[in-house]
Amino acid sequence: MKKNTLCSENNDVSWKKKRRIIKELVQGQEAATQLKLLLQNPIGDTSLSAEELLGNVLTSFAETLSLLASNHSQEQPCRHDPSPSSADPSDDYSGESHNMKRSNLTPAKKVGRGCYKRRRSADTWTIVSLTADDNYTWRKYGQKQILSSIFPRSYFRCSRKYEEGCRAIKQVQKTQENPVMYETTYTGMHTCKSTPNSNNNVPRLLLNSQNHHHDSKVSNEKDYYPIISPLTPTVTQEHAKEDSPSDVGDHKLDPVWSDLKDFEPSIKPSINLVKNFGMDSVHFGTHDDDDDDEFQPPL
DNA sequence: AATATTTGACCATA
DNA sequence: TATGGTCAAATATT
Repeated sequence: MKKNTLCSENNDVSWKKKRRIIKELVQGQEAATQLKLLLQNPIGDTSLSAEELLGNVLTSFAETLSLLASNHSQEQPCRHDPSPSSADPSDDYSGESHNMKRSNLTPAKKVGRGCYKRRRSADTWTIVSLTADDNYTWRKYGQKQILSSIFPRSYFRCSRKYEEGCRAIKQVQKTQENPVMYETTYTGMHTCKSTPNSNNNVPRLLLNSQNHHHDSKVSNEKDYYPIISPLTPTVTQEHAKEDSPSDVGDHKLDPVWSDLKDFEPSIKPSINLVKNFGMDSVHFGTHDDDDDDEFQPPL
């Protein structure tokens, strides 16, 4: 069914509006998180100043309140002509463009499809495994044929992105050398309650990782587990739906991963750490991209 | 009907 | 400008 169905107005808060509100809140949360990090580590490499971040937080509140206060019926122009480039931007990032402008600290979004700000590749790590499954719930948002491989790359975001503001994403593609294996590149930590199953199987080849904000020492390998939510203890297990795109299948992982559960957010993998677990392995590293900000558009 | 995926358009970045 | 990352309408699945 199409989203347009929601054109039927006067449900308390329309679906699109909810998404906008959530998005606003997520942005505010992200700004606040970044501000927190900045305050904890003033020499960190955040791209925005504390003032700017604070501004974003406040803007987020303002936007949210405005959305909640506004009249819904105006929010849902029915679209019966879905021409691609006239795509209604009220959704997502572009949503704010109607009457509210973000401060110039965070330039207003452009309108239209594909309008977004590409996130910087901080905090990424790559795993090669027989499976693309990690027992998190992911939502596929794209697939693309890329030049470097004959296999398409699939893009996933955490399915709890809008519920909990979890910003974890991953890219999965078959490896050319061995199409049975999947190379999964994770970006961002899970901040949602969703945690992998303890009887998880394990992706094992950690190929590469990049991390900006922390390079503290790590005491044991548990600390390297990159997938676990840093902010929430294991609560429920949202069993990951499989994420097998057309070319990205998934299999079960082994239990090795389960002892890595106690990952501490503050102890992030340091540079170029390589762990081997049997036939596969994983590799963390540091990506030195100056103004990495792993945050999504301030919008 | 709600939720997830597919797919081409659009945009940011190198 | 080419490439790849993201969006979102259309479509499929639950």
